Amino acid sequence: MARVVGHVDVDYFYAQVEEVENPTIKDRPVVVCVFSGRTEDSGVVGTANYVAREFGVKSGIPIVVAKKRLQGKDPVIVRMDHAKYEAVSDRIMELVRSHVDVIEKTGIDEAFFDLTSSSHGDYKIAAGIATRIKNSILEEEHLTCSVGLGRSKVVAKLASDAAKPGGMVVVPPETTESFLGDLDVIKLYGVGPKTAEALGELGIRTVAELAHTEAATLEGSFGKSLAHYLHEASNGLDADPVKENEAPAQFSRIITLKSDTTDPEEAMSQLAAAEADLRSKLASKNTSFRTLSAIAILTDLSTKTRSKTFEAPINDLSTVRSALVDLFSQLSESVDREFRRVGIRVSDLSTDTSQKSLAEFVERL
DNA sequence: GTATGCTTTCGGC
DNA sequence: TTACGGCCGAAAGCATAC
Repeated sequence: MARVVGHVDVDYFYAQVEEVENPTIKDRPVVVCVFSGRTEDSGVVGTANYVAREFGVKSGIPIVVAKKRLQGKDPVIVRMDHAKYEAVSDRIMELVRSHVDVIEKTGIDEAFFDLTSSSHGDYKIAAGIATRIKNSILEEEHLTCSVGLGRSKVVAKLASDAAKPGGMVVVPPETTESFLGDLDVIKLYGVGPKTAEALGELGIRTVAELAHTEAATLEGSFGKSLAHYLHEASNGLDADPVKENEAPAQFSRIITLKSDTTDPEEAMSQLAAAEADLRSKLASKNTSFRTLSAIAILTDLSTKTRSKTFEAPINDLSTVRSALVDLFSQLSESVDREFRRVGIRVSDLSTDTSQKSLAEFVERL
């Protein structure tokens, strides 16, 4: 049976949620901002609606730049409310789930889903189900989204991209080759800048050129497993299944300093609240970790990290504090610029299995 | 040589 | 002219193991 994978992506998510909450703003430029608190307008744009995008306002640009570009355009500047968007996201994912067998959330506003068995491999039936998913998100949440269908995750994701904004692109197996053909290899999931450059040295720039290259030819440059993947993915045959999400692999907290510094103790003191927040998140999930990282973003916005992996899982406050001071000291010695932002990351997570109470023990059965 | 695991950096949202 | 978040997983680089 032909495989059918879908990808759904809500259009300009944060800004569209704000429009739904207040429909009177939807013909004006809407800009959802992450304010860092360092100065009145320091921070960046989280996302903007298409009206704002007409003026060059998009994710990642500084708020002051966005305001300048929208001077006299009657913009709506909104503070990002992550908890609000998370709640909408949860409801959307449940809606999608109600139409499909397997769903894999890959971001706050996007997910893969599998329609192979429910459509019996028929792309017309699959398109009908996908349309119902789109319609139910519109009816229940008043949000538009873009949907792509294809025979693999790589194809489905590229199809939903091509469907933006608000459309649906169906790429059945027989049109996969022409759909992928002209795309640059960098668009393929799993191909980063280095891999793209190495492919370029072999004269391979488009997905079609990659698709027509035998895996054996790629092995010399990429090793057996990446070579095999590149060959499959470029033919729309990457086998990676849509799978239900597992627990997150890492947690982090990062803050912008009130003023730049290289002092590890100063970094630590400004991080206190973030550290406490991370600790409470870990506690609420009964989670410990083996790897602790200190993150520093320097004045030129480059990122430096140092990490330490423990023999056994830890979560003990004083162990963490002293290790962090160590790591930030290493960082400040290794760079010649000041820190602008600092953060903490924990990874290599494990769930604590010590039994807390009889009730909880019974609960786990 | 290829796989595996750890650390650091990159890049998408 | 410059301007500049917070979080995650993927990618890349390197060392070691087989």
